[in-house]
Amino acid sequence: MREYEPKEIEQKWQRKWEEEKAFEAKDPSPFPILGKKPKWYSLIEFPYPSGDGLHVGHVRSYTALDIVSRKRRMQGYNVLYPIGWDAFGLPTENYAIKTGRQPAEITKENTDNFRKQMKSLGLSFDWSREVNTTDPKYYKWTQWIFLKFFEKGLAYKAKTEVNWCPKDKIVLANEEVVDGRCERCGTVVEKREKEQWMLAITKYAERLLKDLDDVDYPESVKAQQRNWIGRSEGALVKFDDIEVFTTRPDTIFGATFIVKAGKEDRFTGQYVTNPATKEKIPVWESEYVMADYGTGAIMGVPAHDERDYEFARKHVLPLKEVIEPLVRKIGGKDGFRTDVPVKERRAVVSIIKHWSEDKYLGVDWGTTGWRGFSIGGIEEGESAADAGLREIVEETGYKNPEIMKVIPGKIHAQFFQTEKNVNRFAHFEPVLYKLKDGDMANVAEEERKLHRLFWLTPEEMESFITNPDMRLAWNRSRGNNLYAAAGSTEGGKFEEIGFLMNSGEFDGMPIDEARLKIAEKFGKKVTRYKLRDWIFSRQRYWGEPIPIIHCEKCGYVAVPEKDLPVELPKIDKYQPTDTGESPLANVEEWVNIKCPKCSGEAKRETDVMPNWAGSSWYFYRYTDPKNDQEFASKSKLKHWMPIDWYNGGMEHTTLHLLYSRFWNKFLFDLGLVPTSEPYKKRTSQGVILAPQGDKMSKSKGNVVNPDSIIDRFGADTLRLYEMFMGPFEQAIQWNDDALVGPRRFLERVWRLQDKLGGVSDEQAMHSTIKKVSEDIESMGFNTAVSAMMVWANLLEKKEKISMEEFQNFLLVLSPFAPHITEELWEILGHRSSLQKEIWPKYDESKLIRDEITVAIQVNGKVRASLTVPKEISKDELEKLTKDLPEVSKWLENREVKKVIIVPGKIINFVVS
RNA sequence: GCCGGGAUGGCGGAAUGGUAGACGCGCACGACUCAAAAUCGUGUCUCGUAAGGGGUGAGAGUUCGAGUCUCUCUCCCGGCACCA
Repeated sequence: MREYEPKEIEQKWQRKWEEEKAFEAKDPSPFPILGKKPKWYSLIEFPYPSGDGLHVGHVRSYTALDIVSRKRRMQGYNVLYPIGWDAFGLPTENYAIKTGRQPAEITKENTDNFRKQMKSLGLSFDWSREVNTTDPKYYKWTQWIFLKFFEKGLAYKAKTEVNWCPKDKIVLANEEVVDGRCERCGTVVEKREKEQWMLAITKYAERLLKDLDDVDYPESVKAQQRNWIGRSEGALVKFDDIEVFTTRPDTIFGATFIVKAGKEDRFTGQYVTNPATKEKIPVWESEYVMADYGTGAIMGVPAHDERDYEFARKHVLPLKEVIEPLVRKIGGKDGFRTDVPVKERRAVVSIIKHWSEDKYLGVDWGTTGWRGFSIGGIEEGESAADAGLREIVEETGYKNPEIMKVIPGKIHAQFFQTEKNVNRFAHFEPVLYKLKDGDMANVAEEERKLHRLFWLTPEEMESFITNPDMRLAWNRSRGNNLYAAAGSTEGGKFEEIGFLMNSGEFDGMPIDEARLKIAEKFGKKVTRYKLRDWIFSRQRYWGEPIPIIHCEKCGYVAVPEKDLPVELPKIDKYQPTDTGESPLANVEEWVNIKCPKCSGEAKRETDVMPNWAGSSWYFYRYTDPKNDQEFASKSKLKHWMPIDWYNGGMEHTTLHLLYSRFWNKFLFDLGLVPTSEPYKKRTSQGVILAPQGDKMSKSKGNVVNPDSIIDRFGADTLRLYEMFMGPFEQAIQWNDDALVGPRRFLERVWRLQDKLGGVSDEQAMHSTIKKVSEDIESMGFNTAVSAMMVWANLLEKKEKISMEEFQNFLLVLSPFAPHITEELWEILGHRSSLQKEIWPKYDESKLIRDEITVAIQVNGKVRASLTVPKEISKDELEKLTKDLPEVSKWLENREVKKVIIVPGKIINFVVS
């Protein structure tokens, strides 16, 4: 056996794969034949080819989907796993300015370097489909799609603010502004108005939001996009000449003032009429109202909005409660049901203060899982306070309570009462009592079992209470009257809703119903979004020219399709101009042009597109990268789309990921792409942090270069390490010392070639195949590697291993460590590549050992373990284990009440 | 403040409600070696000589049994943020 030399092996196989075009995807044949392979499209975010080269973070993402792609090929799929370059952007432009070189030339160097690095990792990309956003043949189609937006009225010009550096006299991109200052010179950035191209993404807000329900994205990604789109349903209501936007029209009777956006808190002197109450209410100005959201004015409802509450307190404005809270339990054994009759009942919540200390009586209802206060039904004709006096003695035994305060306002609760099998609709009235002394009467045994009593300080009470209705009662008893009945907040398993009060004809109406009715009566229903239209202009050089011509007579005219692409002219100075125009504005022979409509004098648009443009559609181009008639042919798109699995960074969630969903929907509406969502499944790798736990950055000098790791340990080790280092979706610190683990593992695998000639350990083999197969699907790469390590350790301990074991081992390891496995496969005498083999199958029936080890517990504590045949009966197992000395000593003189057996795992003796 | 995700040995982490700490790093001891490296073996949560006890951020609860489920709280990471 020769030594394991990763460098030599890896170069050999990388060369072979290239020669054999091993990873090229097969396009659909116009003549479908029997046995056609199903398609699989894996995608990683194509990189920005910076001068710094590949980052270990790229390796994490690319290796993960490389593993998935390699496994899919072995499972018989026709796999598309493409790669390309998102090469327009600032760093290259800035580098070009600094060095006086052509951005295109720099891009070429950087992509060459990235390509070399990627190949040295053994990534199974289809290199024949490489795309580059800066290639005119590519950006012709970016421009073409822009013109479609223009044609449909979704690309338009509008005045917006841009970041202006007064020292450098240039427009800055958002990413060049750090803490409000110019990244380069540190000057405070100013805002300037400028006409810019916009894309109307807001037209798609609703669909971008709704369709999130149908895609397989991490919850965090969906949540972030929903949050970013920021839909809120509400109403526009006019208070005389002032229109406000509110999501809570149901609280309009509680609106006691109006606030308009202003610089500081100020009463305007004006009064307007509340359309619901017909009362005159004051108009104020304050900073807490934003000018650019809603109508720039709000109605102040201090009883049900925290900010309004604070504002009212500060300026002594009246507060009026208009909602009675209702708490509804959803789900769980006591959740309010739809199929059971509802029984209403008045009830008192008794908040009982200690006779001498500042403590209150907490009640724990054992089986119901509730903790709060003593409660009791109110009989007909009885007052809440009197009912409480009666119940306190019955429930708690304390004989001498006295009424301190009847707390105004009802609290409603809906839940299912399990013991009575009814839906309870309770109307609670809180009353505060104080005990005169600690004298107690006898409490029936039954009652005492139902509730346990605790004397608690106010702080302890806060964490003691479980139910929101009790909490509301408690808060009110403490003088906290604010109740923002957040209509649809589903915190945990309680829904907080409510009924209207002090609201005239609407009294008693549930808030969700009142919301609609009141909106209709006093205003109109509207939906608002936080999402803004996309500013699509950059006053820069290194981007796609916007294919528009300005003609004084004809206005904005699209460049005719036959004249696309509008190529970037080669120029010497990329420095942005001091007028805030793009550097292209200086290239007169390029700018001046005849109007395509009237042939009069006209000028080209000199702004370019943002670097998010090219990446918004690149995944279509991969399906048909050389097409010069269309951005991609319909038949190829139909074959390959949607993308089955897209992995990329969390930082793109509200940018690239949202933008590309938007473009996809737009193109879908035009019938140009086949699916309304581009990505079936999206996952995100966690970031790799520097060894000290901070972010890797060039300025900190803590960037780990994959080349040096490959040089020291080999690509297989690097791949394996990055997959093994921790959960894939979690941020993790790089640790140089830990690399030897995966390397030792590969050495161990290498040495197994000398052990052939034994028989298989079937249980170990089948369970590892199962584990690895499943973990790859769920991105549990770390546990997949761990399972293979366990298996390798086991095989190494054996005198001889079987050919079947070793080959299956190489097959499941191959997606992770493709080079060493190919080499060993060849050493075994195979002529064709291992990646043409079939992914191994496992046999469920072989997963259980003949003998199983059972843990023996007494009252849940492990006292012994015993290895028994797998077919053992429950009775036999009980007999066998009972008599073990380690067990019998715990059973002596005790009655075995119950025996719990979980087959193959544990036996638990429950004793008195 | 709101939304999402976390908290387990010296470290990275593992664990369908069923023997907590798999696997890897590190460390200790041993073997091989003139020696070192590499490799292999043994050990490695904690208190205790042992029997046994304690232990997964804190506190409570459900359960025969809780790292895992429920509630309350603390802290950490990511995103949004006077969004009415």
